[in-house]
Amino acid sequence: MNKYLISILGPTAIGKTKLAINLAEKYDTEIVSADSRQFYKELNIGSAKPSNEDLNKVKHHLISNKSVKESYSIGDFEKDAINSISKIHEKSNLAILVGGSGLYVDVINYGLDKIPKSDEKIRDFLNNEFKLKGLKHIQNQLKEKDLISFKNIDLNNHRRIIRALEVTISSGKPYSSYLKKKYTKRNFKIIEIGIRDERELIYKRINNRVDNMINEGLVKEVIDLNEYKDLNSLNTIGYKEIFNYLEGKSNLDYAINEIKKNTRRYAKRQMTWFNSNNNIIWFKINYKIEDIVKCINNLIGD
RNA sequence: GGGGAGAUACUCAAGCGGCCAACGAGGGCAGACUGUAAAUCUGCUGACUACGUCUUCGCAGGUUCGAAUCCUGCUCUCCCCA
Repeated sequence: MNKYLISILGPTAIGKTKLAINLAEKYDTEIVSADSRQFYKELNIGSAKPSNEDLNKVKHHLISNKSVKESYSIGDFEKDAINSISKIHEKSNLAILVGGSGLYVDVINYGLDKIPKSDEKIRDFLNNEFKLKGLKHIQNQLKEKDLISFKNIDLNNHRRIIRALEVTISSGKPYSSYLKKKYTKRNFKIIEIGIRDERELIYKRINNRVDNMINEGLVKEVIDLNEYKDLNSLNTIGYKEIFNYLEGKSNLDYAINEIKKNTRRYAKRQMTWFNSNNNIIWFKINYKIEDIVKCINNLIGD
């Protein structure tokens, strides 16, 4: 019997959680989260996690299962998610993935090339080189060590240059040689369902949600995380702006507006990502759940 | 009523005779993305029948081969003195 993974996709605040829960209840199955912030147990209000009520209705995997203190890579996430999915598939032929982090969703659905783990020290070293000697310097290093990446990578993007260099240096083989772009064969079939809405309404919902987060105590949540503010996991919309406020760099109103603006931009990036995926079956936000169920049933030939 | 400062594209703001459809910033829009991804980065942003054309720098005139830039008048805004 075929196993399926239904992905629920779309920009932030569009109602993915709600749809996923409805479907999970209908199909009596569980949900795996593909959200690059919700797996941190310390990030609750600001990461817009499903409510406790929702979490009690349907079992969710990969939510609040990590700490912001841990280093957690997308490779680790791939393993954990595939693992959770297989567990669900032991009980049900259908599992649900819900996510707004495009890369994370794609890693599950399409796989990731096997790139050897690189040394943290090398990354630190390269970051330091970049800071001290500038972009040109690391660009030149990439040109020397991995000409293919030098030609393919956006040379203004220091993150990507450093990543390519760190893999090249620590493994001894050019980063580009690991990029096979081969899809990973999974033992389940994928169905991708997207929810869309008019831009203005998405933005309106985002603005409202940010106000709600503040009312629910986002500032307090951020204050409690102050000692971690330099960690990458806290370089997150909703947190970084409040840290600035707490440091006196802005007032609260300004910070709130920045969160709204940055979230809107984030939503746009999500849409750009998902728009380039032609496998997604799109539904308007005022969908009828029966239509989606019908669509799924058709695809799985039930 | 008298004196001064200023009006520039969505906003702020440079420019002070030709190199100006107009620096820069913000905002907006579009895009990229293989272990930091809610991250990081890129492009566009007067209109169009777009490697070219057309209409812009408060309004109306004028000077000049040529004006957002100089002159005159008008309108509005801000500040100071009455």
